[in-house]
Amino acid sequence: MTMQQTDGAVRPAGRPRSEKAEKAIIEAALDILGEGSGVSELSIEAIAARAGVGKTTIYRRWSNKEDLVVDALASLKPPIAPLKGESVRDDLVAYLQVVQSESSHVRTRCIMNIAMSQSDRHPRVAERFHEIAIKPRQEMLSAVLERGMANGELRADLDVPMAMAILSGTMMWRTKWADDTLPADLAEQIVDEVLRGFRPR
Amino acid sequence: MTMQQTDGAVRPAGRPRSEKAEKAIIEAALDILGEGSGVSELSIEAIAARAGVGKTTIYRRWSNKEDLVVDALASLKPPIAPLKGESVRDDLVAYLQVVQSESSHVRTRCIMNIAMSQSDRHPRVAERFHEIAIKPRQEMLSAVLERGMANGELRADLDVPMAMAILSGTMMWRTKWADDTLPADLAEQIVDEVLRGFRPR
DNA sequence: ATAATATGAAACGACACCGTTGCGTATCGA
DNA sequence: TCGATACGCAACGGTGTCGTTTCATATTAT
Repeated sequence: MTMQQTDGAVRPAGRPRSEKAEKAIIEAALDILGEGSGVSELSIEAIAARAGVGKTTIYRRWSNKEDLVVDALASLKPPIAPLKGESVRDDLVAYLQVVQSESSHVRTRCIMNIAMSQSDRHPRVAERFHEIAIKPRQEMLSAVLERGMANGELRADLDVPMAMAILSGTMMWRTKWADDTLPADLAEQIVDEVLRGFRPR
Repeated sequence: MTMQQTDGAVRPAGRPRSEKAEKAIIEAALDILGEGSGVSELSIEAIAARAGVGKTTIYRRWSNKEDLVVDALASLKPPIAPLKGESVRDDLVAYLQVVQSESSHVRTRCIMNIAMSQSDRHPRVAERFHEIAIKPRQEMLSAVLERGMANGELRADLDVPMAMAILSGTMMWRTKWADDTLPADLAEQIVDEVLRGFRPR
């Protein structure tokens, strides 16, 4: 017994996989998806070409395209807006402002599209996306609302899931079907209108 | 001058185009789109095969796929819920119920997906869809709201576009990201919650 | 009957990807 | 140094779709 490092992963000898290549592949995949391709139009060849990588290198790591996409989405930092603090209104406005600003980034838009429109065909991708990008935000949002219910800023009998759907859905509707350009104070507008019904009576 | 039928379209002699084939083509295209294909995955070959038609017949009528898709979407009867009548609340509930029930039809879902996710890549398709499926409904909705503002059921200073975004966006959010199955009275729930903020104070 | 056009079927060459393999080179541990 | 593994690259045969063309047949007006 001359070797091993006692911890689980025994280095398998030989040249280690390039961390750089892996990053480049994922980045390239996100890049292409961000240009509007659906998952099925996303070709391994195109990813390899853009990443400056051999197809071999991709196939060695992922056995199919879905797995790659899942990992790619997983690598998206869910740049959850950092914490906030003061009034419920201000928190909601800040939250929706993040959502709105993200929706103007082409890449974010397209990835939202994928998550939304391909959930039927690629359920694993959609599921993963939901867990990474949607769920943490929903939790953040519900925390704000519940805090408001506790301290009297909001009605005590507010239906939290419904309230979340109203806030998120309204912003999504506006950003998706934007005929015109969005007003800069869209988040304020939405929150102020919606909160009318959420406040204690 | 021995012929013509004085009305604009002079029959061009020879075998006329088959109306039946045209219907079959469009139906086949919608069918495939309804199974979840995006516009770019929709192949002419597949349409021809499903329609029981030669590719020739398709290419003779449409020079490209987008034109075909545009016509296909145009053929969708916008089954605008027939008129309604009584209170604003009941009208809104009825309207949202139609939206909800449509969202459960696979075909409608997929076509919504296309309209939403491919608006960047196929602007003409999205534009046409908007005109056919979205606009008439928006007008119907805004009519209901304005009636309510006029007769005092709603606040006189209600922001109508905002109110429409809240109603439609909330329903869309719920039908899109449905973790659970949708409650049967979802439309009522949404309307009752949202109207709290829309009523005169 | 005849001319004109449409139809479905089949085949064409071209291209883009597929997933795999072989090659020479690079980078690690022993 | 040497064996092992990963790398990028290029090529393989296979498949699916493209848009076009050819063909025999069908349907219409004159």
